[in-house]
Amino acid sequence: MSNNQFKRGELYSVINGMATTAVARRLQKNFRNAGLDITIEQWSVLYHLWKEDGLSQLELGNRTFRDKASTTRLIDNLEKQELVVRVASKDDRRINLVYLTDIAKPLQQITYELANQTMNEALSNISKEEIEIVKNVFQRVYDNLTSKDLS
Amino acid sequence: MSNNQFKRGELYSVINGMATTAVARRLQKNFRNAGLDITIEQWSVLYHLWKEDGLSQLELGNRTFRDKASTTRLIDNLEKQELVVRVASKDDRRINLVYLTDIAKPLQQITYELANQTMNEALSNISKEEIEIVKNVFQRVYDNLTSKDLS
DNA sequence: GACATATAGTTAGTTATGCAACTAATATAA
DNA sequence: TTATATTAGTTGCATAACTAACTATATGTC
Repeated sequence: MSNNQFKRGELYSVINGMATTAVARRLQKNFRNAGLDITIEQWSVLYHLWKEDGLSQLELGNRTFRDKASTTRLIDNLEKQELVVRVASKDDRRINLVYLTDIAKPLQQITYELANQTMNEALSNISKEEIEIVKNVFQRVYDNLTSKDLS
Repeated sequence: MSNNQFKRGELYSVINGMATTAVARRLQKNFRNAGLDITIEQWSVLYHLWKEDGLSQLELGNRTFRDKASTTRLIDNLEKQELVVRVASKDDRRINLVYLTDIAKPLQQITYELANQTMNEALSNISKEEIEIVKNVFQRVYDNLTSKDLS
C-alpha cells in the first residue's frame, strides 16, 4: 500500500520536535522558574544516578541514549557545577564511576515534583490507556531500529 | 492519585530521546549512506518548502517548531549549501522569503523515499490504530503546553 | 612476556538549540 | 509628524549532539 507508506513517511516530519520538544522546553522553563540552574539533559543523567549511584559513563550513556562523547561533555559540565564527581574504578582504571555529590542529592525531590507537575500538564486529558500505548509504541520503535543495527 | 502522578513524571525520562532520537539517527544515517549531505534538521525545513515554497523565516520556524534564532542559522547553512535563497519581501522589507533552488528541488523525491523507508522500518509491527493514537496524543500534548503559555 | 585487539573515555570539528540583547523596518498614537 | 511600540531577523553566548581520530588500560594469543 503506497498510500499507507506515504502517510508513514509524513509522520516523521509531523511528530519530530513537536511533542517531545514541547515537553522538554516546558520542563526546562519550570526548572529555571524554580531557580534550578540545570539543563534537562543534565537532569536526565542525575535522574539515573538517583536511581543507582556510581554508574560508569558508558552505562549512563546507554541509559540516557547518548554516545560516549556526548556523555563525556555532559559529565564535564555536571562536574563543573559540582553536582557529580568522577572516580576511577579500582578494578579497571579505564572506567570512570560517576557519583552524586551532596549538592546534587537534595535536588532529587524538587526536580521530581517539577517533572511530575510538567507531565501532568502535558498529559491532562490523556488517558492511562493512551499513555500505555505511546510508551509501548516507543519501545517497539526503538527496538525496531536498534536490534538490526546497520552501520 | 499520587501513584499515577509518579508514573507520569517517570514517563518523560523514559521516553525522552528514546524513539524520536532513534528515528532521527536512522534517517540521518540513511541520508548519509545515500550520499546526501544534509542534516535531518535541514531536511525538515526543505520538507515544508517543498509543500509550499517562499515561506518567511518566521513561518518556517512555526511549522518546524523552532525559534527564530535557530531558524536563522539553519537557513544560513542551507544557503551556504545553495539549497535555498533568501529574498526580501517587496511588501515588507523586514521579511525574508525563503525559496528552494534548482539544486534542492530534485532532492525531494529521494529524501521522501528514504523517509518512507525509514519509517516503515521504525513502524514495522505497529498497527495503523496505534500510530493514529500516538499522533493524536502528540498533538494534544503539544496543545496542552502551548495554549496556555506561561512565560 | 610480547604483540595485536578490544574497550572506556577524551578531544577536535561541525551543526544545532535556546535565551537575551541587538538592528532595521513597520505600525500605532499623540 | 514625531515619538513609541511592535515585528522580523541577526548576533553573542552557552550547552548539547554526532562522527572520527586519538590515548590509555585490559585482554587474548602465540
